[in-house]
Amino acid sequence: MARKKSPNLTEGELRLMDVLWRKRQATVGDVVASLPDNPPLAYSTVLTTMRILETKGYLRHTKKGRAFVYEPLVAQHEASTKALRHLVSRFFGGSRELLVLNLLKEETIGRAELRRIKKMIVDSE
Amino acid sequence: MARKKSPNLTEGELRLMDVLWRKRQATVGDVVASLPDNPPLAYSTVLTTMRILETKGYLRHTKKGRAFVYEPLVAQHEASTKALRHLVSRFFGGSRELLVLNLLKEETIGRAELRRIKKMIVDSE
DNA sequence: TTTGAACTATTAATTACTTAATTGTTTAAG
DNA sequence: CTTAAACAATTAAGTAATTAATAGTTCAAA
Repeated sequence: MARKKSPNLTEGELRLMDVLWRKRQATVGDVVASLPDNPPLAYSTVLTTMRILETKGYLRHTKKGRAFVYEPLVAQHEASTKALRHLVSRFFGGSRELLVLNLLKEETIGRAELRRIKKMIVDSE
Repeated sequence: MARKKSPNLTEGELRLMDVLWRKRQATVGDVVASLPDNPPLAYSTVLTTMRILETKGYLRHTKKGRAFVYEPLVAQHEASTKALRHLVSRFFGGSRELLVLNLLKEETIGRAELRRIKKMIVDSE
């Protein structure tokens, strides 16, 4: 037996999706040009990963002229929500409360931000 | 070039850490016995993963009798905090507020839970 | 019409991750 | 003292993830 392909976004895939979400649509060349040069990624590297993203259902492409134009099939907020749900279930036993508690206890959180978050929650609905 | 070993917990590793955190310390056999039988994991499978967890710094072992007793070097809350921080930075642009906003918008969140979260916040000051 | 830039397709190399069979060792029971 | 259970060590196999070189195609400019 061996491992299963993860339905979630891997680190490398996420880097590319960030570009696609920002630009709405892009060719492989566009993505390569938009990525940070640190380290630079080869065209073929990006192409391979875009293919994978397509098989995972995150992208689709249409031919425009000679180039393939890719666009997201999954919105950023969907991916974030999915990742968040996974984290809640896997690290916080499914309890959003425990997660919020952890967040509020963060020592790197400033007073102002803490106040804003609390207000946001209290004001909700 | 190839991929780097992730410093974070993978899915398989996390399943084992859950057992170790719960039992405080355990031999490989203990872990095997504590895992859900669905699907069952072979002794050697668990051993291999425990070794990896040790190289990643999540576990250490000491010899007790003929068996190796493993214990966590990283507490559960540390791992959770780390995973949460990673999620915030990677999916929410570093904004904890955006994450909380996403949580509050979850349609699956019940009134009771929301009330508890609010209470938790009010009580935390 | 050649040709080079911009693409896509193919192939591959390397490590991580997951699972496990098999082999060797130790110890307690009988 | 034998032996079976419990354990560790070794070896391996298969897919995922990440990276990229190289080969083939297409199109527009010269």
